[in-house]
Amino acid sequence: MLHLYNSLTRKKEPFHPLRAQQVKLYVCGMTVYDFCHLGHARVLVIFDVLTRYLRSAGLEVTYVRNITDLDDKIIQRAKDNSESVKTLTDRFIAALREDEKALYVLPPTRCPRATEYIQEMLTLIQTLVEKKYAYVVDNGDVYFDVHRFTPYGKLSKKTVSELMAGARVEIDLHKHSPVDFALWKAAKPDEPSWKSPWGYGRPGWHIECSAMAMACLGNTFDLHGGGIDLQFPHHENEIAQSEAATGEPFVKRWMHVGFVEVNQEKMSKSLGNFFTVRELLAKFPAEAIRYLILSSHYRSPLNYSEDQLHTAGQNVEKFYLALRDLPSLTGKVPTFLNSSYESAFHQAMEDDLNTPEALSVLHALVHEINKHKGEEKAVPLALLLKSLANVLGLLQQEPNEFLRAHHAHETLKDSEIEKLIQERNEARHKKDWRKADSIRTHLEAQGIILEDGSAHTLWRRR
RNA sequence: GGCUGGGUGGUAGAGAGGCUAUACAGCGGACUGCAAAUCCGUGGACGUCGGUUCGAAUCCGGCCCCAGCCUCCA
Repeated sequence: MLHLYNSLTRKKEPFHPLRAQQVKLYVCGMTVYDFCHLGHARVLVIFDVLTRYLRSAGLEVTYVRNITDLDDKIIQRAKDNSESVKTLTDRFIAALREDEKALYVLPPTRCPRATEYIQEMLTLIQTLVEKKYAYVVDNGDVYFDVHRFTPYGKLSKKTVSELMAGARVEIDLHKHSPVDFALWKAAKPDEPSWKSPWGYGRPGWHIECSAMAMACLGNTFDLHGGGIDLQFPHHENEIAQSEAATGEPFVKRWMHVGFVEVNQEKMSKSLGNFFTVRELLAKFPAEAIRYLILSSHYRSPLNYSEDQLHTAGQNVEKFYLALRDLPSLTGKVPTFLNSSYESAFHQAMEDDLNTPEALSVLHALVHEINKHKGEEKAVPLALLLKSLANVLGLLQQEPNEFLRAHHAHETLKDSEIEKLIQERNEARHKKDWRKADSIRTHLEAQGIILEDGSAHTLWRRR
């Protein structure tokens, strides 16, 4: 039985979808004005693993992850670049798709864009105005009346009075209360705007997710996720808007992914400790990034260092080395292999996606395969390893494809390497160790590692 | 100041009232012409002070320290 931590109750709870065997999941995606960084990648990978896991357990998952293509920063960035909002967002959506693909993140079922759901947002805001949960001010802004929604704060465990006490002094004169938030902002010159009953304007940030989530998944759905920084105010406000409008519960369970930190500080642009997915991919294999993300629990902070990413890569290499040199790894996992590894793996995953534990099971399996290398027994174990690792989106490549990929710069061509190996083996045959070693040293300097087996010599790139 | 989470071996990181986490690094050995990979073995930990208990790193309390949120952020 899968147990997931619910931010709403702050407890691990057994997971029962509203409709048996069908899961509806919404995740807050990117605001597309720049490249994805490791923090974004963490969210992408974690929810990718969740959907892979649920599907592997036979559940049908509708996974919706939105794209915020309308927001202050986007507008600002487009101005800075003197380009249109659309050109800017299209470009970074394309970049996002590339990053996802490179990281073996499966595409969500749907990726709604905020600008395509303006009508749904307007309808929602209108309902809130009618129900007096929202008020229109004379300049055409529409605000949500937080005091009217009594459960406000149930997700972030804040109370309205605490928030009032901590509120900044610069109170927006249009708002009735500093804790109120904008549903609709009156148009400013040079900004994209849409026609509304309150004049031209554009939606506030939070309303888009309520509108898109409910449009795609219904008024009440199973899971809503995102980075922990979205818990307040974004998710709190989503709850308020949605539940005030429909009178129904919005989301059964909330999941929040912890931060990526560098030197025990949150990864952020202002601190300059910011790594984009593409710059990491230029130096490390994608699966090393995935492994790093999965090697800590999704709710804990993930401490990033290049060193650790390197270690993660070594671990992935170790997995591939176990699979290398085994015949026909294409079949299914034999059913007779009712192994304890499989149940241990699932037990770990069922415990709020304990991926570090799951990885340790895979290591045990690797060890078992290595012990039985060359025996028939190794093949079904390897198949099992592959199938379990696939649930985590790991071992997506052929062993040699991974082991021989050049991660840094272009080195020698495969054919040149094989020629040198042949030359070296001739020297070895004549016991000319000096020559053999000099070839090996030469190859090593190019990042090529040789392994002399009893039958032939294997090679890989470092 | 208020509210959340945390503090585990050299590093990263699970677990958890009595039983080896795991990985990387280290050390010894096997294999190898030497390596590499692999195997066998091995040292090393639970912030601090008290309490509960037959027994606590694990439960309770004080203290110290760290991160996050309260403002845009994955």
